[in-house]
Amino acid sequence: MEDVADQYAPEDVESSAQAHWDDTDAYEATKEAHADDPSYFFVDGPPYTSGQMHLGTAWNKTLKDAIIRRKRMEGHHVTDRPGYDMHGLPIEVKVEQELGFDSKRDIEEYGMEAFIEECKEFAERNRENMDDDFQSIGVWMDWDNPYKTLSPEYMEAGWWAFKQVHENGLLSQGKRSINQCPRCETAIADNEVEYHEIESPSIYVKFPLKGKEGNLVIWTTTPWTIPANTFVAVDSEMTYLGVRAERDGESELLYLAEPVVEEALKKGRYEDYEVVDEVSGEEMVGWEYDHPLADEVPDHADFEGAGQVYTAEYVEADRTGLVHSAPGHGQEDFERGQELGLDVFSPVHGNGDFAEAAGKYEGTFVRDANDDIIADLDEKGLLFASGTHRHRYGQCWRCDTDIIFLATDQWFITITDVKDELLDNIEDSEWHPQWARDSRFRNFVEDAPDWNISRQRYWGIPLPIWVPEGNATPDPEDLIVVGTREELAERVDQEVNPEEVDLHRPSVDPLTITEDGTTYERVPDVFDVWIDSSVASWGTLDFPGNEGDYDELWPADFIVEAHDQTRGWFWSQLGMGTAAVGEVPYKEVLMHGFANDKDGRKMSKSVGNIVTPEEAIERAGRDPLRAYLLSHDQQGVDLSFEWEGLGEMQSTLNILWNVFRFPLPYMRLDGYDPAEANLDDGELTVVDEWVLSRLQSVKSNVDEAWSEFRVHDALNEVLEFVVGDVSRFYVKAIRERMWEEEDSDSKRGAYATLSTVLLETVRLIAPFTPYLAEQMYQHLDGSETTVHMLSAPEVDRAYHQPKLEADMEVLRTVEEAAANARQQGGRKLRWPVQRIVVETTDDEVAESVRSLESLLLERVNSQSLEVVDGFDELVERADPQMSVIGPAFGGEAQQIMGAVQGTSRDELTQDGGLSVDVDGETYELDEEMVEFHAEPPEYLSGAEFDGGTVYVDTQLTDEIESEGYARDVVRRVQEMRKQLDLDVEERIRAHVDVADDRVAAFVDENREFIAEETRTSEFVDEDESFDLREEWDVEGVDVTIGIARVAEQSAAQND
RNA sequence: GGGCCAAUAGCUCAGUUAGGUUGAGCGCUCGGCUGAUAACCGGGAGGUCCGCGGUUCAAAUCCGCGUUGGCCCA
Repeated sequence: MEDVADQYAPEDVESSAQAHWDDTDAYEATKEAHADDPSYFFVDGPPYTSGQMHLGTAWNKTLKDAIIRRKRMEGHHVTDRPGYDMHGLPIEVKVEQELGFDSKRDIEEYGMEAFIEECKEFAERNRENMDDDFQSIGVWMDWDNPYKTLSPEYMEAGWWAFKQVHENGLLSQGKRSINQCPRCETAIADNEVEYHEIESPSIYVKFPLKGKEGNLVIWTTTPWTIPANTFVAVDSEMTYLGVRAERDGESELLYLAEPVVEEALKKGRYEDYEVVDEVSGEEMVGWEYDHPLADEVPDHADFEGAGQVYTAEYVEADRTGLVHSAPGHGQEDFERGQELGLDVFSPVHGNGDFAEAAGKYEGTFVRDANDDIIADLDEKGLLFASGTHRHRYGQCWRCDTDIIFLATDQWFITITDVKDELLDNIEDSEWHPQWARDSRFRNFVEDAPDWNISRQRYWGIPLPIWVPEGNATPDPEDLIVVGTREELAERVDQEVNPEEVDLHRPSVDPLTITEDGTTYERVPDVFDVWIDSSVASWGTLDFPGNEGDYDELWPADFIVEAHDQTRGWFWSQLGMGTAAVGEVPYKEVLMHGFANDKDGRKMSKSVGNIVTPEEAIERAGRDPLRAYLLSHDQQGVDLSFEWEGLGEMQSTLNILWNVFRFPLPYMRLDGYDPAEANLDDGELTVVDEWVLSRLQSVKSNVDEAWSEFRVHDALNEVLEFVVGDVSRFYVKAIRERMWEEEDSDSKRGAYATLSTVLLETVRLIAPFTPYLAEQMYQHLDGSETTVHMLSAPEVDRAYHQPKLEADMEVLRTVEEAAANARQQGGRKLRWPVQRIVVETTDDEVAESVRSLESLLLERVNSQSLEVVDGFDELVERADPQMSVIGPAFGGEAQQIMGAVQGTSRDELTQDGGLSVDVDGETYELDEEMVEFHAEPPEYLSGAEFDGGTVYVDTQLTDEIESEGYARDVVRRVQEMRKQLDLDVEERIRAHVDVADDRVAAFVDENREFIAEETRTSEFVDEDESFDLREEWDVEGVDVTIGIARVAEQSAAQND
């Protein structure tokens, strides 16, 4: 084992640990070690292969890695197959950009097969990058065998599930109003729509009533939907007014909602109006009107029921209070239209161009036709008002094209039919934090609409649906859903090898099935990519191809993702699990947050506030980055990344490193092997017992934190123990025992204790900082291949002493107060004090202090301890009460006050009463003229602590001065030895000259002590040959010190 | 527009479950310690507990209304 570096250098530690893992196949050994343990089925939420690891995915995988490592240490055979989400529109769009494509036509011309091959290569390329990225932060998962959503086995898992859905009667087809991306020419799901601010036309249009005088006035921001107008909606309970309004000398009858009449007429620049009619919305139902573009769009909706007024719930007293409704171009309109039994008229192609049925506008892109439509309406005198309106509008999440609403034929999983079951199944999983499940997730599921799972695209799992030739919209029982590759091979008319078939388009497109005289052809759509990941819980296990693991393991014990996945993967799995097999596919969920910038703002390219994991690793290291990410709340809360915090974590780990390397040189000199540490060998002092007890408490707290997935609490518990207890207190307490040259029970006790603490701490921290833990373990023990194959350290009740921990807690606060008092009394720790006095009325505090007396004396460097409940050496000093003295003494009051202030009670007391002398005159004082407070006399310095007050007696004695000066000289010599970079054992000649005779005498009587402490062979006279000579100021006295190496000795030391 | 979450020292966060004088680490500053030493320890300064209103003897904490940020939905 190589030497341990003086400084914690993460890069060195990490490359060394990585090399060790590579050399020893440590990952495989770890899995092997837990192969027979009870299984723990973890499922990796597959990241999308669109790019590389960012800070958020680094956090996600680090958290997963820590949990997997810990679960193994707790004795589980953990499923650790990583996954990748590799299909879908995002990749298609990226590839289209690479190839310079603008539309689907470009793809068709290029050739679907070639295009799909490009998508596959793109996804694989990214996956390989991400493989490397994740491994670079120490994520131990089965990288040789990730599940990939594009593999035939995985795609089959999707088919299988979909077949179950169909068999459960939850597959339906039909026209629905969907969000269409006109560039991608496909439907996209609601959650694929992103919103941004745009400026749209804002027009008010008159719809002339038929068979009745007057006009309905509607408002819209999408003029292009007017060709498809089918009905006008009103609020049944609202009052509508017929007003005769005047403009430019002409008058006309307009119908508007009562609350908005004024505002609307103003928009239309009407000068005056008169109310001539008043009706309720209900009464308007059935009114008929002429389609405003009847001439331009001859094929407009004029079927039974079209062109009439109906009520609808989506109407508000806004703008005009009448809503132009086109079921072909809007979700609410569509739903209301269905209720009313109206046909759907949607004269627009998937690419956003008007179709033939749009008459005059055929071939124009819908939004480009807005101006023409407005002009046509104006020309016909139907334009009531026109302007623009800023509002939020949806765009495609991938290509940022503004969406349009279309009613098209799509395939759905009708999860609204099993809403109750979905809500019930939510209860079957436990979430951390729980509010995420009971509030956010439940709300989402309650509102979830049917799941549109068809996409008119290429790169995805093809829909395994076959419909009768020439009947694109059959009843559900007349279609065929294929569940496996084998079933496909059996049923299709063509020759297919189930082992070799690529389920992707276009190879499955031409396959047909002929049964009972009917030939079926495949629906050309592919699945919504959310279907892919929704089946991960069995796709991970290669089910249905491999049934054994599924039977044994499913459902997943545990999943971990960020909070955006409530509507994503947490949901899609619940939806698919419930629809396909009636169960939620996971038992426990940990939901973490997002990594934002230091101001809590989203990291984004445009803002330029992105921090990459690579940069963080370069500046701080892998373990510090991991620990930094994991030290913050892992349950639902976002992280504000800032460099200072990362630096702090590195410092904290450096303390751990220092604690670890501190005993090694001593142990080595003594030939002590920390791996063989035995607490029964040697003598355990009270600090040993204490730190061992603390260790038990820490393990217990860590166990509890892990059991609730309070991952950050588990980590912080360990770090606080290392910094607060081991470094700050224990190491300081045992240093002198380590320095003992001879073998002793005391030293062996300290070795055994520290070794135990270190080895168990290493195991506690291993899941968080795997590299550092490995390096430390290999130095301290190394008997197993890797620290990560060990078990988590267990609490040993025999070493748990809560009472001792409580006592020590008291001692530490007393010690702190004593240090404070020393500072105020100007007495540094190197100089002993005669006594400290602990004043407390709390019996438990008193007992704790007494029980640890010798340790306390040692730590505060005091010769004795007194514990009292009231300290009689305090002096009561007077505070004059001017509100009483003033009225009583008038002109003399100021002088009397001055004389009283700060005087002791003894000095003021005469003949049993209070009085004070001012200029020879005695004034009698009443009790209420003076209040007293207790103060320590000058030779005492006090400081309060929680539970009492500590007084330090700072009076000097010759003995104290003698020791104080001697230790000051020792300290200076040590400092000089260090400047010369002398070896610990190296001997010196020294000269000490003290300018003050009295102090010189103190130093002289301690020559032997000084020589021993500083490895001084002999004291010599002033000499020219010193290696170093320095002038020091020790408590105001000039001290000249010279030291020189002893040549022969240092030579002997070097062999 | 709606749901959920967050806001406490210059920075990062505890404390909110169950109301009772707001704490820690880092940073700053002054001091101490000194064979872990580019480490470590103590003191000090530093707070409108996001704002306003309410409940209460008492609110960082409970309730209401806002502001800002995050995620999600429309």
